[in-house]
Amino acid sequence: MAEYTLPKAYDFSTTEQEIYAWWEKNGFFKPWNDPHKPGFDPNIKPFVISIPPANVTGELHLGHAMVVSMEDLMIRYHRMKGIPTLWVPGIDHAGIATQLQVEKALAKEHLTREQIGREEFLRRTWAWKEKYGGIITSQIRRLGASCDWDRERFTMDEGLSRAVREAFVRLYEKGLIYRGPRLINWSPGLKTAVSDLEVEYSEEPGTLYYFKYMFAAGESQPGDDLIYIPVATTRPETILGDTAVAVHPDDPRYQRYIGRKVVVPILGRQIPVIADPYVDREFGTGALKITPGHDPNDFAIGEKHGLPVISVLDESARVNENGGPYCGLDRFEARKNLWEDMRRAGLVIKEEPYMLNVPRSQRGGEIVEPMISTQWFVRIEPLAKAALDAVKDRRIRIVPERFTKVYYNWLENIQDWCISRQLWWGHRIPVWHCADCGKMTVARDNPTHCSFCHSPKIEQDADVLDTWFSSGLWPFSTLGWPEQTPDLDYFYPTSMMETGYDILFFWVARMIMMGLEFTGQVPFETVYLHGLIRDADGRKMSKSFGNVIDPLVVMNEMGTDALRFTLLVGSTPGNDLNLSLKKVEGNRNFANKIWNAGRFVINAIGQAPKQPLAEPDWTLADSWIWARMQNLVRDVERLFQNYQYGEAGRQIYEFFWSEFADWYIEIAKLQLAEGGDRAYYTAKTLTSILDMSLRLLHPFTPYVTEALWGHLKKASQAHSPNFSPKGGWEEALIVAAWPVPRPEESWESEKIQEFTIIQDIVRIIRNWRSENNVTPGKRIPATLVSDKYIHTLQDQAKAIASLAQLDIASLNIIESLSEKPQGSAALVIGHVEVYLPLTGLVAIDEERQRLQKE
RNA sequence: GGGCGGAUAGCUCAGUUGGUUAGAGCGCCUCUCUUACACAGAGGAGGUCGUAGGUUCGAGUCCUAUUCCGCCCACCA
Repeated sequence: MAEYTLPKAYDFSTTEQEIYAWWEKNGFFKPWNDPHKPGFDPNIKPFVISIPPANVTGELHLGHAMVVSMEDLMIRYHRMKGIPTLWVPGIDHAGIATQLQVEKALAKEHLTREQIGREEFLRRTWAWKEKYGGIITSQIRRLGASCDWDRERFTMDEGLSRAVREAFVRLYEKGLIYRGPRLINWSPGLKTAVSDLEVEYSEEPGTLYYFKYMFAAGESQPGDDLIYIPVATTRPETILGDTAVAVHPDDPRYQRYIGRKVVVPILGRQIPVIADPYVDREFGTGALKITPGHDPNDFAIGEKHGLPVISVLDESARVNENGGPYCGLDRFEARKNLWEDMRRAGLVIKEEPYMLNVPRSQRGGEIVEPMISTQWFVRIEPLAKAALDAVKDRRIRIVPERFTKVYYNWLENIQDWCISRQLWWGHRIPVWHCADCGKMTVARDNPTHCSFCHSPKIEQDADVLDTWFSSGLWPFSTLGWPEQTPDLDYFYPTSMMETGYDILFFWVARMIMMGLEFTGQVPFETVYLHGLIRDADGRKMSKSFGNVIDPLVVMNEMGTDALRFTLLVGSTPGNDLNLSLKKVEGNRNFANKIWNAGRFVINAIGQAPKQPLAEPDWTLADSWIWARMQNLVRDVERLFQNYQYGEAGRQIYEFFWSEFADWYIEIAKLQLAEGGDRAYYTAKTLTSILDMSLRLLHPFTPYVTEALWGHLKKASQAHSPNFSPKGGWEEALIVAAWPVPRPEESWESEKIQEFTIIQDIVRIIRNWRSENNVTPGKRIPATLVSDKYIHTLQDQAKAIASLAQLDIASLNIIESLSEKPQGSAALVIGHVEVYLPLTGLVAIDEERQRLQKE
């Protein structure tokens, strides 16, 4: 009677919760070398990750699941290696996503943010955030995230606000932040400026409009061929803001008209014809209308030629007072009306279908309008230079390597960063405008009066900062910066930044710039970029397409381990992962396999003798599985060092299932049945191989391994102290020692080779049986002939017989054969010949019938 | 326009210092409910590793060219 039995099916749903609570209760998530604790040793290098802020939409998506799984894998691995780890969770940050959600809720009540006021809006956002922030936290926990939750920091709390202000003020004082009217990307839907990165371009069919820029009265000269300059545009409404028409200085068609005046259609303003080499003579009509107020290139040309800048759109992208008769119209309506009016005035030449590259807001999806607006900017060149150097001189390593090129390219061509947003949810810009003297007071603490004229009539700038401004401070703000805290001292710079490659610029580059600027150190040593998760057919997951896989549903149905293993093993660095439920199902089966193999081992321990009588007499199978395990430990270690986490997981899977479970356990059954020392040492081998396998698997599938390991430990302790690993059983698998790779010993490859012979023989016999339709249960006689492996074969007779279903009583193993046996099938595998009798095995009649059917 | 990635079994993908007969999962076919597991076990079919050259004793792996697909950056009206 076994002393210890486990339920047949692994019940992950309750086990996961219990295990997680137990880890947390026992403080396993806390770094063992902590500057806040006695006995702290500052010389031990910790492994640190700050977990990226999850957004607050209330939905855990696969992107989060990926990040959390990957980071948790790294954390668990280092923790088991005895390296103090810190994983600082952050829950969310200010951002458009949150604000959009709240505004959506408002819209349902037919309210706008203006109607309820800033204070009420923020109150609602906080309430909303608290509600969903908590949900996200619990979901991240379910993924097994072994964070030090006590260090959890919310970005909108006092601590981060301080960090943000400190950062802003320092940059301002250094002259790296400036404010001014510039041409920026304006999102009319969100009514805010957005950065270059937040604009996405999509190819859409549109129209190229050709029209006439008539020369002003009295501008014509003798010899003129033209009475107008033909111009093409894709956005006719911007005609209202034109301040010049540009042609190429060497263009013979237009050369003589440079400097003349032309008339803006409908509005009647007179604007000059200018020459600029920027104009492409081949494109369109070879003449370009210049709208400095609504086009970045035109803006540059306008600056060069000292042209006035006319803005014709308001914050909702409606035409403003500069648009004359079109004032108040939506931009697209204005386009239509203006074009019709121009047609009536005889100014239209033609329309042509044209493929446009339309700039759209990443968040709202509406067309972004380049507009002149007063915004705050970060002068980026010095920051970018430092960030570039940090990667170039390898203080920061990007994995996979190829993204360094992308990183360089972006930083080398970077434009100043527009950091102000006309949103309400975010960190307010710490600048106060004085109503009396008009000067700006920039302060870390809320001032009561203007620092220039001491007037109390000051008002804080209405804008908030770009989400990524505060996110860029993440690696150090979570550790207490700007205070020089013990945490910051010890845990910064962090070791690893793990994230999707899609936010390399948004976030990673900004963290590097900010980290170098404010701490003088790189914020992390390694950037590991994982791929994006797509559906089974490689399509982007989108709600409208309906191919979104909800990680919560998957976890409920298949268990967290299955999901995690799928994400971790399915991904190679930087490459996208096509996720299908079939894959998760396969890994659910693997978790079940682990559980059941564990049940077998635990049962075996209970049945084995408690003491050995003599020195160990290892069988070939024992030595083989041990050698294979040593090999695996070496390979896994090497792969982890090279960030090949997926391949490492695959190899452990392979080992566990097709070597340990399929071969060793099958042979172990025989060895256990022998009883005595054989059974004792077999149970011991089973225990240590399972123990080590669970250790290796733990970072991938934390729950099932921890649960099973706990049972293994108990069963082993209950039975005999002899079954404990060297150094005894640790308190928990999560803090158990990672298997140490040992140098290869010469016997290892020998035993592996020998065992491979056995496997080959068994396989070739099974194959033959299957092909000849020998009843599976039927034990058949056999003759094995081998000079080279005679001893191995004799030793392994029982195992071979059992695995290949041979009749042990009529199994002949001999060195050589003078004469081939009559009526036998001869199989050759390597240096071994196998003879199987043909007579009486194959059911000849049945076989004939079967063949006839076919 | 610039850059990057992919192209390997019906499908989704591994395969990192070039090395024996190219792997896995799923799917398919044949058997088996053998006391860890049918979320399983045994066996099988299925690939000239996109194409064309080259380097090498040896190339899925390195080099050159090329086709197709995808992505990123830039943004010529």
